[in-house]
Amino acid sequence: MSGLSEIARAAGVSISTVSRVLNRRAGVNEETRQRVLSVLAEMPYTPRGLGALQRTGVIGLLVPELSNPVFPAFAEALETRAARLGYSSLLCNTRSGAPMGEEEYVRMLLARGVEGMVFVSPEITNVEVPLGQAPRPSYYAKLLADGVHMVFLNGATPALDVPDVTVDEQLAGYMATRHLIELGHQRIGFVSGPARSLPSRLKRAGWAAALEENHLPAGGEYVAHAPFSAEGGGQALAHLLDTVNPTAVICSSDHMALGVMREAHQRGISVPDELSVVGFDDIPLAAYSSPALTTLAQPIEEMAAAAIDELVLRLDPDRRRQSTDNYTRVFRPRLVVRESSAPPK
Amino acid sequence: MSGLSEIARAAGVSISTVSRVLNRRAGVNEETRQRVLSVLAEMPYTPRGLGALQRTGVIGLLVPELSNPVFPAFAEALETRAARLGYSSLLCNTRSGAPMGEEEYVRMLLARGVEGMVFVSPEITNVEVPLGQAPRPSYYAKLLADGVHMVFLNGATPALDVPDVTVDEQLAGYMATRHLIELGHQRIGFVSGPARSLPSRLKRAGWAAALEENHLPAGGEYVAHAPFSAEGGGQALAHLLDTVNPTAVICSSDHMALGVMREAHQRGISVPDELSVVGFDDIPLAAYSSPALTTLAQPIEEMAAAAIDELVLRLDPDRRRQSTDNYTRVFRPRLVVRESSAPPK
DNA sequence: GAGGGTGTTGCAAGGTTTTGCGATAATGTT
DNA sequence: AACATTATCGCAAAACCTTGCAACACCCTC
Repeated sequence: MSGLSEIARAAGVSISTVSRVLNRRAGVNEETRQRVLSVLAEMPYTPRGLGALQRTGVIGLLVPELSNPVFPAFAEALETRAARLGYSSLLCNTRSGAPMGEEEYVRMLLARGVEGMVFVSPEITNVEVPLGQAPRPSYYAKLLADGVHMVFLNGATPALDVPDVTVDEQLAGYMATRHLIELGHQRIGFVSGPARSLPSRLKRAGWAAALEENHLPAGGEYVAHAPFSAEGGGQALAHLLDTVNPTAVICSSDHMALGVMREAHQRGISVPDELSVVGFDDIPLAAYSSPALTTLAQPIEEMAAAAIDELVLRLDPDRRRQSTDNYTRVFRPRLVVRESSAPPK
Repeated sequence: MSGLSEIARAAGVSISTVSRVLNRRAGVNEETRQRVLSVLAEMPYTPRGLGALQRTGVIGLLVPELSNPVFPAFAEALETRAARLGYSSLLCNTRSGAPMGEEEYVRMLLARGVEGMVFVSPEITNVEVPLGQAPRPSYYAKLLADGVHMVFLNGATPALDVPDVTVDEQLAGYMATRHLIELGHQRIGFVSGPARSLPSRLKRAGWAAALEENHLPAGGEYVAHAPFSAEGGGQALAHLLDTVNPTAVICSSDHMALGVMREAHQRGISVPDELSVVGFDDIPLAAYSSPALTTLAQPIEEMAAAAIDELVLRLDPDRRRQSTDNYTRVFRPRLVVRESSAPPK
């Protein structure tokens, strides 16, 4: 919220230099540039000219990636709901390019005058921040303290006083595993996302609970971690087949499940006859794979609507919520049985 | 691209008044305010002298929808390339909500200080604007005249002097059909997008050329138009099966092709044994369907890079292209043979 | 070690936007 | 009807940002 001169003073340079840094002009030493940028991180630059920042009718949507089709699906649902309420949306892919992280995107959006933001599966769901990067527990808290309006979608965290809308991941893991147990499976693997992902941990807890209830093995050797991608799914399945040889697997996402099915297909393993596969998300294409994917559906439309409604409620000065305390809405996943799950041979 | 003074002149008020309207300050008559706002709608305000607004390092990406996975794929490729060149991206889904059209999104982006825009499959590719909406041939031309930097991706149009990067749609149609002819097919249908879509028309021309070269039927009864979606693909196939009963079809997009394969699956028609299917785009998931989809690949990464590079070239004041004339880059599609195409029985 | 080149930075001029203040018109009050 | 009050709007000064230019430092070459 500072003008150019204050930033210049804080960085110990002239106003011109700050201007040059902001405009990405040549002729600034890299070291100086970094110093200015770090000051900028502390006191965000807000040109006075952008007075039109108050009620712009624009909100920001932050998704971690676009390769996994759930995120475009969420984005479209969020945009549609927002448009109906008179807001237009700006979508940002926070892991698109290496250099810009979620935090920088947020700052950029704020400078562009968004009124509020929806974070879909935000950074914070990575429990352990990757090594080398400074953990910033205070990052969201700072935004919150600055009065930035935000809502988390599938980013529930008790550590932060942010309203959130989420599926019950643990229940999802439980229901998927339960479904396979009822079909008669006994060796049920978990094709999981990275270990640091909180949703994957929660699903694992549900998976383990269902297995233990039925005195079935739920050890770490039945869990294969891999990146969130189709390739990752394939790798994880390959690992499981080579070790514990499960008759069924649940996956962290439909996207990974597609990779699992492809790997099975390439190995000549028939799905669902020799291997049952259960995904998560119910992406629009899940019904179009063959065999059509059995999955746990997130109610994408309803969740998006709930997130947008809650955000808009906080934006509107008239009916603004007085208490900003712990608004949390948990949706139940829904089991959608298609063709990829069947009793074991 | 107008400064405060121009807007003031157009609205017949002083600069101060416009400033007050933009900053939502009190002391402006409602009637005057509306007049200024309506002028603002015609000539988007782009603060000139103002700080970080000239070189914001932000570009806008406009895609028509997110359901078809090509668009997220293009978006991600564009963002990645832009990020490497130091630009961050704002993504807009122009058909997300009913009320906002592409034009309004463009205005919004301009007001948010984007330096340039990439239009992916823009409105202009719809040759006949849907009834009821005013055709605006001058819309892009006006932007161009205002000096807005833009590049079309798969939106080639000779009517407009906009740089564009595109696949050769006609060649794609030709190559796909050629492939099926070489496999021995004789009744080859075309599951097409809406008739007003220029790319679909071009593909049809290529399809017809290949067929006529080989004295095979290329009449309108072999073409089924449907919306660009998986459902649309299914409907179009159903129509073709009930009429001309082709042994192979090419489709306007992989997304439609997935719908085609599902419809075939539901009717008990085996792909590729009884029906060969060729898609277009080579979306990342095309390799993950089963049978894996034979398709014509757009070189998504290269095209995105070319579009971004060309845009950035025009943005950079140092190496700005003097001539803005007809830059067009046409990419050859690449035939990717997978499992969904085979000789007819 | 001197000279020229290159890169970096602040200064000051120039252009743009904001805002205090006064002029004018509209409305209300006696 | 005359006066007071308020709302509206333009002028001009102040504040702010950009950019050409010059000063300074550093490095390489001869």
